[in-house]
Amino acid sequence: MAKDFATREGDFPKWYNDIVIKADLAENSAVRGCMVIKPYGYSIWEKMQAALDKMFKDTGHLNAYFPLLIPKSFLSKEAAHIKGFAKECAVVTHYRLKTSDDGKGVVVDPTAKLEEELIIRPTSETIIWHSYKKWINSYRDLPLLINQWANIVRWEMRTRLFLRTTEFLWQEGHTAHATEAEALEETKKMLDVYTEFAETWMAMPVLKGLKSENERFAGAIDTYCIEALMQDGKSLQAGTSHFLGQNFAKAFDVKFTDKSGKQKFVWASSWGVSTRLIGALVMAHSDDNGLVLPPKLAPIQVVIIPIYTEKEQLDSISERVQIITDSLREKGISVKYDDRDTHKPGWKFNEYEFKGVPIRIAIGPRDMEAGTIELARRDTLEKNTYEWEEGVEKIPGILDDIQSNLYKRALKKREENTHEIETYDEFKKVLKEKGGFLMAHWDGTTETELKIKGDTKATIRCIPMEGDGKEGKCMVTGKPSKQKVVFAKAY
RNA sequence: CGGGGCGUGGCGCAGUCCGGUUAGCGUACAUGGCUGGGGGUCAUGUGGUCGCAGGUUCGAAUCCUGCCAUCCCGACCA
Repeated sequence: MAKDFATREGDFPKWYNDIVIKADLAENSAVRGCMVIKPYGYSIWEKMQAALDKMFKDTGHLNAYFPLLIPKSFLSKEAAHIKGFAKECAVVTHYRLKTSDDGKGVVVDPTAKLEEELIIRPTSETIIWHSYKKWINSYRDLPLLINQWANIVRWEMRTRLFLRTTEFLWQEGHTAHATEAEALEETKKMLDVYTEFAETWMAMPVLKGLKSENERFAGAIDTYCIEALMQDGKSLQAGTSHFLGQNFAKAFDVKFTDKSGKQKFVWASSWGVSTRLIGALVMAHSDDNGLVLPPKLAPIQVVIIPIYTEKEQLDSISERVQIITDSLREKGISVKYDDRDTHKPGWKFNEYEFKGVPIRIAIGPRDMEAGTIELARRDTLEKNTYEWEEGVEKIPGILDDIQSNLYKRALKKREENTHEIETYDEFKKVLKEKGGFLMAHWDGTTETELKIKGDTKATIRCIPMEGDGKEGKCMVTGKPSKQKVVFAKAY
C-alpha cells in the first residue's frame, strides 16, 4: 500500500500535507505563505466553481468584478470592519521601481510614493459598496444580487496549504435589499446553497448555525456558517453568510427612494466560500492510501489501465477501450485512458489510487480472452470482474453509489464524534480524550466563551439552527441557556 | 515579535562534535536489457562553487564572526 506516507492515526497534519503534495494538488511557492495550485488541484476548484456558479445564477445572481486594490480610506469607513481586518492587510505604498545605485538590482523609487496607500483586498465590501452608492437610487434598483470570483490576501502568521494561505481564491456575494426581512432571507438562502453544495457535491455533511458574537464577521450584525467535522475531530468552517444590516449602507451612504418617496438605507448580505473547501474535501474523505474524491468533483472519474506485454496485445486492448471511453463520455463521465508505456500497471494503480480517482478499470490479456474487465472502486478498495459490456453499463450507478457512500460514511463519523455534554468536567474530559463536536449549554456571554477557550482551546463553532431547542443551564456558570451550542477545536 | 530547529545534486538525508586526497547514500532523471494482473530488476550514465560574506589554517562542508533563508511552537485567522 502507500509507502513513505504518514497515516491519519500517526501524524494527521503530516498525512494531510503529504496528500496535498503527493496527489499533486498544490505546492509551496517562492512567496512565504502563498501556494501554487497545480493543475490537478485547480481542476477540482474549477469543478467547485462550475457547480457553485450555476447555483448562484439559478438563485438570481450575476457575476461582476471589482478592483484588487482598495483605497485605505475606504476600509476605515466601517468601524468594526477595519478593526477586524487592519492587522492582516498588505499595503501598496509605491508604484515604481528603479535600478539601484550599484546597478545590480532594483529598488523602490522613493519619488514614486502614492499619495494614498492602497490595500490589497482582504474582502471587498468597501470597494463594492462604494460602487453600490452609484448603482442604487430607487426601489426599482433592488434587490441587487452580485457575486465575484476573486483572489484575496490576508497576512496570516501561520499558513497551511489550502486551509490557510496568505493569498487564496474565493467567491464573495454582495447583495442589497429594500427590507431587513429580504436581506435576512437572502443570507439564509445562500447558507442553504452552501449546505446543499457541501452535502450533494462534496459529500460532506455540515452543521448550519449562527456564530457567537466573538466569531462574527467584522462589520456584520449576524454571521451564519456551515461547519464540518474533519477526521481528526477538529471542526472546519466551510462557508459563511453574513447579515450586514445597514452597516455598510450607512458607512457608504447607500440610500434608495421607496414607493412612497421616502429615502431609506438599504439592507445587505455578503457570503463566501474559498479554496479552503479543497482542504475540507481532503480531510473529510481521504484515507491512508491517499486522496479520496467524490465522483461529482473528481477531475477524472474513471481511469483505464491496460496490461500487456506485447504491442499486439496493447492494440487489441486499445480498440476495446475506445468503445468503452466513447460509451462513458456519451454518458457525461470523464475518462482517462493511461496507455503510457513508461510506467508499469502496478505503478499506475498506486498513482491513481493516491490521486483519489473514483473508479479504475484494468484490462489485460486474461480479460481480453474472457471478455471481461476489472473494476476497482476507490472508496471501498473493492475489485470486481464483470463481462465487459455489463461492467461499463454499471459505472454510472457505481459512481452514484460512491458519492452517496462517502456522504453516509462522513455522516456516520460525525455522529460517532458528536457528544452530548452536561458538565464542564465532562466537557474537558471528552474534548481531551475524543475531540469532535461537543454539544453543551452556554450562557450566551463572550466572557464565558473566552474562559472556555482559554481553558481548553475549544471555541463555539455555531449555535445550531436545527438544534433540539431544549433549555438548560450553562455548564460553566449555571446561568440559563436557551439551547445547546456546538463546541470544538477548530482549524 | 519571543523560544527552538534546519540549510549539502530535483526531492529526502548522512558526513560537521574530533578539519586531511576524487563529498557520499536513497530516490528521481537518462540510456539499454530482462520484465509487465499492486510502486519490478540488472547494468551504465548525467547532475553539487556543501545558504551568503569574511576570518583562522599548509589545508574548511567541518572551527570562528556576521548576515540571509526556511521550518516548527506561542499571540491572529476563511
